[in-house]
Amino acid sequence: MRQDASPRQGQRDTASVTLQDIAAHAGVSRSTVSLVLRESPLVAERTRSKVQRSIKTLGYVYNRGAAALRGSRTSTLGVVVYDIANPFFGAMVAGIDAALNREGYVSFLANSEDSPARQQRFLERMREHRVDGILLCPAEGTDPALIDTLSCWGMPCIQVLRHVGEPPFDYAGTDFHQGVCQAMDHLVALGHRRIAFLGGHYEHSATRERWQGYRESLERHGLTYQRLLRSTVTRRDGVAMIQQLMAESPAPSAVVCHNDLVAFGAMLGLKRLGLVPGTDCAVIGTDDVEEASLGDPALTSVATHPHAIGEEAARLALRRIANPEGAREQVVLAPRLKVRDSCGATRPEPGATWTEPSTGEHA
Amino acid sequence: MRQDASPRQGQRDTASVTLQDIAAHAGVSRSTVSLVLRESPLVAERTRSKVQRSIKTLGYVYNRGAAALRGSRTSTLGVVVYDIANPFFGAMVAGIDAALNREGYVSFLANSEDSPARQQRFLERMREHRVDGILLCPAEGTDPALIDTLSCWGMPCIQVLRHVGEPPFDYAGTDFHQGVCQAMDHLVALGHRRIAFLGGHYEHSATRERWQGYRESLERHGLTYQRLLRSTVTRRDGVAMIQQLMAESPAPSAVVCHNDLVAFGAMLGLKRLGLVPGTDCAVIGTDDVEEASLGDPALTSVATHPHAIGEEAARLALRRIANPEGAREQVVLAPRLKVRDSCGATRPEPGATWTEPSTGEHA
DNA sequence: GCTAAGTTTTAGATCAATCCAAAAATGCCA
DNA sequence: TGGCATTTTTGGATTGATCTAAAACTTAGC
Repeated sequence: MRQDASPRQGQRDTASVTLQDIAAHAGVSRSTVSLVLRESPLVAERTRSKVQRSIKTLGYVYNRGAAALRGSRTSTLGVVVYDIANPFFGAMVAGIDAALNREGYVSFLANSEDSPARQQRFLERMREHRVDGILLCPAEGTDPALIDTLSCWGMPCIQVLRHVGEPPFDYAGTDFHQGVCQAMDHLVALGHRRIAFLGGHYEHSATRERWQGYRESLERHGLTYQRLLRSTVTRRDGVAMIQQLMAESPAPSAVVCHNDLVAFGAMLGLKRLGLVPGTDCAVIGTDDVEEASLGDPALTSVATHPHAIGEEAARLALRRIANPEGAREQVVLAPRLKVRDSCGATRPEPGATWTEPSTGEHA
Repeated sequence: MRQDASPRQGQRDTASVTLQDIAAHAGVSRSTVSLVLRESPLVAERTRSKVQRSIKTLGYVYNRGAAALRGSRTSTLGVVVYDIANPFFGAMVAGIDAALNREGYVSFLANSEDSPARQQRFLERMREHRVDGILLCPAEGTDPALIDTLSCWGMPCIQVLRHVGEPPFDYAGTDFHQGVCQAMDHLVALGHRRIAFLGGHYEHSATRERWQGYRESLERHGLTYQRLLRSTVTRRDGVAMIQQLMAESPAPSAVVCHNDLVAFGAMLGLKRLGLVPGTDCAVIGTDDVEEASLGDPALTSVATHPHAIGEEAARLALRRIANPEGAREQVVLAPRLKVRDSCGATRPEPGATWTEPSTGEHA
């Protein structure tokens, strides 16, 4: 009765072995087999090993879908990011993956491309798949009510990197405010008095935090020069903004950038003007992506540890799933300034800049 | 099939509305509701709209898990890559996501970190979740028998970028062979006679294809200088290899690199030796990652279109799921050489266009 | 008005697990 | 050996959908 479908390559057809089959083979009931599978302490050792043997012999495969239907967990999570092609998010997803893997969880991934509509579609799909929770890097323009809606759906949601809505909510991210302060302090210590901040789009939390850090630092150090340029956060913007700034009078002697992409653009823009980044104008980025150490000059950057953020977010999600009514948590990692050559702190010398070996590889 | 319903803010507990409830509300049977959900042409228009109304009113959410248990599809796919932090894979995953999204599919993502054991664990988990298919970028050292095993499990598997095992198999990737040939032809046309090839680890298909392209090009052009350096494919390797090569006599006048990371490393290594990439030694990379145009000088690279590969792979997977016994397909995209400054073909000039920034002067 | 054919609708079994309460087996001691 | 408490095991109900075959309803033709 079990040899209906043609076994592929001489192997047995292992496709449709069920608890029932194992129970029959081992001479016990379906319930007992279920208990064995879930490592219940109720079953006697003898029975357990007998059932285990049958499981192995028949090549049984656990059906999580069926289990989820009756039980309450699916052991799945939904992850939404807005730009998976950005290596920052790649590293973060790798962190999430590593943390979930340890707990037998598995995650659906979606790329919202910063479109609230796409994000919404995916979240609805996740609901249909009954995921146990969501890790959400909210798309720009996300309705703050979304968080309530999710909670109303009974889906735990951890916001990552950005957050919308009112506290308390679960969140994992980096202290962008502090990161900018570190960069500013460093520049001031190097003697800079005219420091601009480049980039940041719309009003999402991660941008607000950076801008606050910038304004506060100016105040703390009693600096009067203030120049904060809004923009999307690409290299192209970096080029445009630095060129605009350097044409002003007075021009800044240093710039802190929303992320490393903007910083790369700023360095490129300086070079196009015949200026030397780090000498004619200091540049500091944010994120410390792998390419930072590779710039010419090597880019000073505020490391935001995406892999660690991913791990923390995933762990928080698992805690919340285990205890849905627990107090909301905000895990905020400390950033760390990685000083290289682009801020003029060290004298660029050929051969001196190799700090961060990469392990990336493909194809 | 999916109802875009969800009554606004936290009204009733919408969590456990089932087909049964809708059937009762609309005064029809469970079966009829099921048919409506699946847009069957069997149900009369009047009934259909009546049921639709009930669905909306009650805020019903389709339970895909339950559907999958009885039906044959889960509308899920498993995707395995070996380095999600690499922007190349980020772009590829974005392509997969875009293609699947259109068809209502959703995908599990795993990062194997090139560990066959991790890969195996994930694949087994995917089997437990009964995914409809797998997109696999096989980890280095993957047992070729894995493909048969998967087919034996009844899980369609599309290999991506690399392949193991014997044809016929489903595959989506780029023609690395042709890519290297394009790079070689270009260099030869520029007058180079001593061209080395840098990088490639172990013996997986994507490396073999490149090496064959290299050797064949040498032969085709009657070049006698041959230098092929194996290595893992990181920036660090690029630095080491170029330094080794330039110390030889004769040194190469050009190098083609396994990927852009190696090429960046090679350029850095040249600079450390006080040499100018593109002038003292031409450098060509592979992949055309975003950072390529940003190099100093801008990197000439063979574009491998990761987003398109992702889309093709996903579409092929859907075709295979729809028709499991169909003939295996190999979708191989043509690569395209993007000429910039690092191969010395263009004379760097300040103020050039955005896409091909030239910054060679300020080195 | 009665069939025959076609159109809609439905009951009941089924998918593969978990949960629960009760039954069976075992151990302990008088 | 019986009584009682524990330890194991089990049958049957349940989860929320789909499938199948048959029932109920229309319509058309004579």
